[in-house]
Amino acid sequence: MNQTPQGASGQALLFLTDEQLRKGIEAMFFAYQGFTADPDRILEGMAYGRAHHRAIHFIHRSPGTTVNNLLAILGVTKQSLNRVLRTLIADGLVSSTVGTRDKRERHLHLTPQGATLERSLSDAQRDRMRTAYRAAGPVAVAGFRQVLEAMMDEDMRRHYLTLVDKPDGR
Amino acid sequence: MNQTPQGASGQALLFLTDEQLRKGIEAMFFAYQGFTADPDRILEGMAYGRAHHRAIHFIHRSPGTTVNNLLAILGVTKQSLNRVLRTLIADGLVSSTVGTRDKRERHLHLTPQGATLERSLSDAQRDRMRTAYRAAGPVAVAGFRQVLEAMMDEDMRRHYLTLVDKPDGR
DNA sequence: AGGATACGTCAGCCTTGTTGACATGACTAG
DNA sequence: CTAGTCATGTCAACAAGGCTGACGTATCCT
Repeated sequence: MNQTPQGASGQALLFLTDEQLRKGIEAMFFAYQGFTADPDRILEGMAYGRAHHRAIHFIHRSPGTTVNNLLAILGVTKQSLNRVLRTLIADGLVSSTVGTRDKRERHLHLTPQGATLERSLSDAQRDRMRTAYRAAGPVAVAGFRQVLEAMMDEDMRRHYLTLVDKPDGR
Repeated sequence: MNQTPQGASGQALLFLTDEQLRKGIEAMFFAYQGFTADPDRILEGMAYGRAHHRAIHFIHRSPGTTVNNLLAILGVTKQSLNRVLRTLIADGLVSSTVGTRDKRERHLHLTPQGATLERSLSDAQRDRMRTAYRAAGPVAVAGFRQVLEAMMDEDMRRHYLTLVDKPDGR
């Protein structure tokens, strides 16, 4: 099945063979290890892990975001997120301030210390990405993004699209 | 820093801005969620998780592989892997046979039941990949693979390269 | 014969995910 | 104003899947 698929036009769609799809799957697996390796190295021994990195990243990206919004982006339970946020707030990396319009909400921001850690994490991750981008070239990079976007779940693509074009403010 | 990098030739390398790199990072994060979502759904409630999926995938891909080889590919400790293998062997999805050349080694194979589960997991994952590939087109797919390969750690790229061109035997 | 290797296992720990239950304060509809 | 809903925090308990360290057995190799 699907070993040599044909387009409606009769054009051979050789990039859609099971073989090609499997190669993409294996590439995703090994690449993701590299993707997380550098931040993981920085965080190890700091009592923080990947979950803290994710929280820090998205608070940096959406300063003043609420807990509920962060919950939707990360796709975890509030108990899971709260455990992470609690340590980040206690350690002075994140600030939580009562909402102005709606006082039930808490607005999350990185403190200067939190911003420093965020910077070192994203620097490390960008370094690897830059090397990969440079090696692959601009055309490859465009394709890379296209395929990744097509791979997302519908809900997550929504979050991605609203985030990705916001300026970084750095 | 690095907001509008210039090539040695003076050509603007706009795809290497921090902004572009960040978009790639966020795309990787959200895409990986989609990448694992379908197998995760199948495995939930089966007493298996992502670790079992990985073991099953690579045993399928390298029938007769040894524990040590699997350890290197997965990048975990033998205790972690053993916990997973033990349940898969006990449940009759994987067989472990004493090595022929070297009797210290165990050769790992999927049983017919293991192959059935592998099939359903990889079918689900390939379906999503196929949809993404089709939406993005062959040129994008080539770039996707290029960037992912450039993103891997050196050690893992070695494993990837020796695996990726092996036939799937299915 | 002795050391290295491949594997299995026990015990204990950590992070990060889960469910369920409950409390508080704030908003909102009637 | 009251009742219901919402946003958040927290407690307890549990599970998956990482980790380290230690130990044992069988096998291979020098």
